[in-house]
Amino acid sequence: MQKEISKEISIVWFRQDLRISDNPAITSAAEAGKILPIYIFDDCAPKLYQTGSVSKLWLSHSLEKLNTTLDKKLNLYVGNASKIIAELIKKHKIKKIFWNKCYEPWHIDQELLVKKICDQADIKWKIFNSNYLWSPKDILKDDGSYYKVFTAYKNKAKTIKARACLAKTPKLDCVKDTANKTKLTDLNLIPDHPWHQKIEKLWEVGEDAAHDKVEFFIENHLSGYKHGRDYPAKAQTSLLSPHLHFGEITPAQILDSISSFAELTASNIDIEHFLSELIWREFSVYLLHHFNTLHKDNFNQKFNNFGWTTNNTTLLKAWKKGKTGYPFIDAGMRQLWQTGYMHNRVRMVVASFLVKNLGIHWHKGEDWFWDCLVDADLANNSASWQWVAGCGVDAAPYFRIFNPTTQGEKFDADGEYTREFVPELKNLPDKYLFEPWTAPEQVLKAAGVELGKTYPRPIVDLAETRNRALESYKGL
DNA sequence: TGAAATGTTGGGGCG
DNA sequence: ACGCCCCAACATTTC
Repeated sequence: MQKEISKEISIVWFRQDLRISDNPAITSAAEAGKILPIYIFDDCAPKLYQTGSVSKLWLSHSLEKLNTTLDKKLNLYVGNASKIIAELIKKHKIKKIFWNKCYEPWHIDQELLVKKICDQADIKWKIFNSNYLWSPKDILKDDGSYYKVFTAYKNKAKTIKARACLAKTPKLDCVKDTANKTKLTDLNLIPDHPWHQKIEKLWEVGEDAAHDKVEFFIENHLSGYKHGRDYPAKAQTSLLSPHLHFGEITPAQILDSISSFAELTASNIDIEHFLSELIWREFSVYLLHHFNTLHKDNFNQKFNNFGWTTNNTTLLKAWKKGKTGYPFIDAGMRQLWQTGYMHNRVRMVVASFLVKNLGIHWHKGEDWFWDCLVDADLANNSASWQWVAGCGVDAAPYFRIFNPTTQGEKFDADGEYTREFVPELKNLPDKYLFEPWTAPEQVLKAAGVELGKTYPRPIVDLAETRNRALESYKGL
């Protein structure tokens, strides 16, 4: 059989590393010569592992940007990764294959198969950790076991040299697999309904956008981050999570930008806190690595027979749609639905509400976030849901139950955030904004609010559900 | 990276 | 002036 591409080339297998800078797989492949850059969208994966709807949207745009960066040489495929790579090996004169490590169980399964195929065909493969500061296997307790307490993990991690970012982005000599006719649209990533247009307008996708965002964040929002990050109406969080998930930027690059920023005004407290948030991301993937069913199984097995419901569709639906009758919750859930994102503080509050007040299994929340978030990430999502539910690693104690009213009053005191996403309440005075059912009839009327019609009454009683949750906890 | 219940303290109204 | 009560405003404990 005639080889379609005559010169020896290396495959770079892109997955969640959709960038060319600080990409060791690319850099090593470039040193070896010509590159066949590939991305394989696996549409046969089990449902649990399939890319969420909003993530698909991001992925589509990110692949488009990457393709542009690669001078339109990105080769797209749909199907099973090992089969497709096996075919490529047969068809072309492939010398080596490079990729950056992913930690999702299905990615690991894929990697094993690909390694096997390469070994059989006598093709060298090389894998890099590039998407994280530390490799999960490098941070262990003295007895060889892994950390289950965040602070201990963080302290240990800080004693180990973090991955440094690559200084130079190589010149690339990419080749196109001309026999392959798969186009981006063949991946079917853009949903058929119109809600995605608002999301597309809100986000700049891709490697360049990620770097712009880092610069902007450092310049404008790093100073005061520790305090400001808790207020959803302030744009003080970095918004880097989707870029990090898709590997459009690496944490090493972010740290590099911070340390080399010329006029850094942020205090050490702010920088430390931001670093600590990045380390939470490291900790999540670390836990997934050491407990690879984190997305399915309660880390703390005591919770295996806990009485979470999985079939109350009425309550679940109200939560998903942002119609719980608790304005702060509803604002968060609608922000998620409309923008593909939810502020971190509000994520904790809505998650606590689902699991503790509504008594619904954290898997239901995990699934919804997975489908709706632009930054949906298996490790972060499962670790965080387990953390809130109380069954996770170093988890919030079960009795720590957020009160949506109090949280709203504390962190959205002037109601700016809540009014944006729950506009039917925007004319209510601050005093009643988070508890419209306590407002006198005439106040409601003046604000144009009709409970049960223009805005729902609370779907559950807070005190009652809280006490029920506490009772269940005692049973553990 | 809570909230509610309970306990303590101290200032002011008042008999 | 004094003791008593009330009740914020904190502080501590409990879930």
